[in-house]
Amino acid sequence: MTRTRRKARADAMDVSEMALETLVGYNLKRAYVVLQNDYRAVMGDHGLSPRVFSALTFVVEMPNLTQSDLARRLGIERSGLVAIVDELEARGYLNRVAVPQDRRIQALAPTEAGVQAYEAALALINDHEDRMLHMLNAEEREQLVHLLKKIREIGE
Amino acid sequence: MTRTRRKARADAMDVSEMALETLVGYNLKRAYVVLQNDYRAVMGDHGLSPRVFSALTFVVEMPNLTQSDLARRLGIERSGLVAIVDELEARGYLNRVAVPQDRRIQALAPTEAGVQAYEAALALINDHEDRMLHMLNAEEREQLVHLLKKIREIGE
DNA sequence: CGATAATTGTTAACCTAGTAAACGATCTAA
DNA sequence: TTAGATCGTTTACTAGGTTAACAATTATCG
Repeated sequence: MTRTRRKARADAMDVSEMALETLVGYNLKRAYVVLQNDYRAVMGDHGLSPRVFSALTFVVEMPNLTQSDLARRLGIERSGLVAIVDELEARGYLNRVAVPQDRRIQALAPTEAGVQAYEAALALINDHEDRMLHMLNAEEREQLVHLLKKIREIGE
Repeated sequence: MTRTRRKARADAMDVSEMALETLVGYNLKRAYVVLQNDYRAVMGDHGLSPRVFSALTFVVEMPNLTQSDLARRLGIERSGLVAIVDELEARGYLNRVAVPQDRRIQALAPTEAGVQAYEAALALINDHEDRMLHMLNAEEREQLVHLLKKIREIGE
């Protein structure tokens, strides 16, 4: 049993002493929101959203994935991926190409514009993270990513 | 400039080498989703959602906050808090009490049921985190929370 | 004092990012 | 060949927010 710290007296507790502040989930959410707000500001109104960028990454780095594959890798449902692929296709960053061996699937092939957009976005995002995370040295940043990956692994 | 690693050859790259995997934002989101899914499973359909629980924490630990205060502390808009407070009031966990000195505001006072629900939920959540984060030792978990708090601080 | 500005809680309309269920088309296995 | 699984898709829904406007009230300042 982790401590459930009794209420001090009648009134106001110090924020830093609240059990809430020691919860990983709460801190994870709050930290994510901070990063995401800056992301939106940096990428602008017509920039790639985080989920569209990560989809584009897979399409560029692992060409010819199917949508089902991609959805699995992103950890979302097939149905939810449709809109993301629609957007990437509308932007001209990929093509759904027919696969003769299996007429159910369509391979996701990046276009040259897609590759360029990916590289440009990645540069912006790296800058954004470098700027936002300046208070973490290289070792801390690596440690943070390492710990987060460990949590991700639970979800297979 | 952080490395933008050139595409290897024509085809599939190893997942662990993708720049995406080194991004804090991406790992933050994925780790959050893993934790949140278990949270929902543990708390069940009629349990307190994360945001309602954190609101209840403040109401219990710092009685008589106003809604504006609470919204600021949670990092959300006043308008978004209304539904949360409505739910806590409907559950009988708090009362909106009139403040004679300022008739615009209503102080948020926890009920006895609210305090008990808070403590019960906290116990469940602590169990959930202990179980989910068993692969992190005490030091790693503390380090993780510490790093996340540093990121939170950027957003003032 | 009185006018103007700011704050509070609230509603309404909207947005993003997902899920679950069903579907026809297609492929696989018994 | 038939039964079952898989693929991409649509539709309806949910959670968790935002922005803009509003009446009521309080604060500020000439």
